[in-house]
Amino acid sequence: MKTVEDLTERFRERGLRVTPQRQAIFGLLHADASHPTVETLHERARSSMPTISLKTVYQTVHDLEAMGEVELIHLGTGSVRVDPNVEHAHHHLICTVCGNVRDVLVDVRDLRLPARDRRGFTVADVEVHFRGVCDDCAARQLS
Amino acid sequence: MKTVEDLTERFRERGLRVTPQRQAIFGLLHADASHPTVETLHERARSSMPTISLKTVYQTVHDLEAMGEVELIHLGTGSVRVDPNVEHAHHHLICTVCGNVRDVLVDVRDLRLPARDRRGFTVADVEVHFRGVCDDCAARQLS
DNA sequence: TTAGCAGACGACAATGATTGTCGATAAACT
DNA sequence: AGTTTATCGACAATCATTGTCGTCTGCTAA
Repeated sequence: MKTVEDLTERFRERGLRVTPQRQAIFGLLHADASHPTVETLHERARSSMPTISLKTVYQTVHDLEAMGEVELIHLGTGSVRVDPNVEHAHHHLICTVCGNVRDVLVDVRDLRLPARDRRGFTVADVEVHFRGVCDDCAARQLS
Repeated sequence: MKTVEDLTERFRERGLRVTPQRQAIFGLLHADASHPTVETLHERARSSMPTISLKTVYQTVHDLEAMGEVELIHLGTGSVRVDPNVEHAHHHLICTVCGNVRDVLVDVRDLRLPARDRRGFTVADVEVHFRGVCDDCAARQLS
């Protein structure tokens, strides 16, 4: 993910205003590998900026998505997660218990649909979800 | 998907009651390849049974899932979809415009995570989503 | 066949995630 | 510094889904 300064620049180019709220969110996302939910981002932002509203976080995250600076991913964990890693193609490993997400590197070049399966469709993207249980949750489930 | 009779049998075995509502849902799901949402199932069920409630459809669908007779899939289209095809391993091709879903056959045997990526995790399942636009939506978007 | 009960039914309200509205505010340009 | 106009945050609304609860009914045992 780009730095706070780069994103500030890109927002200005687009005619979007740069506010302390937005810069706080830029900072939180920079080099974050935790795939936070919007709610989680909001909580983190509030520790340094207690009045920031959830709406503002949603809005900024959607602006970032429109600019291609983050991806919003639906992993079946209830809420959308923000993935700041758009520079490197990757896929996801999801804990079906706690919802935590890890980036994984998988080569999907061999993963193409036979012609009969893609007839009538223009395929744009392939997304691979590995599902399982993380060790923490596995340990917790024994008790 | 099993027949209405088979599912009736399996529900009884489990100590679950078989009601006309449930049998109507069994019938709708049998050999359905449309991956309906729960809402859509409810609408279809109402044409033959006008008083059936949405809650009942949700409940029956969850019971079927618990028995492994259907899969509830989250494809980022807003609501859960019911997939009655659990007999044959398959993956999904999703239209990002209208949300329609098609089953596709892809061999994912080669798709394994390197040890470093699955450390600390017990991987149970792999799910592949192909995303694109169906011809109908592509034509509609030109207008 | 009937009685009794666990479980299902449907109406309604509640939840959680997300988005719309809108007056006040403040960033950016002049 | 003033003007413009997008953003902020409070609040209400929406959508998908689930909880509550009183009533009803399939199922089983007598």
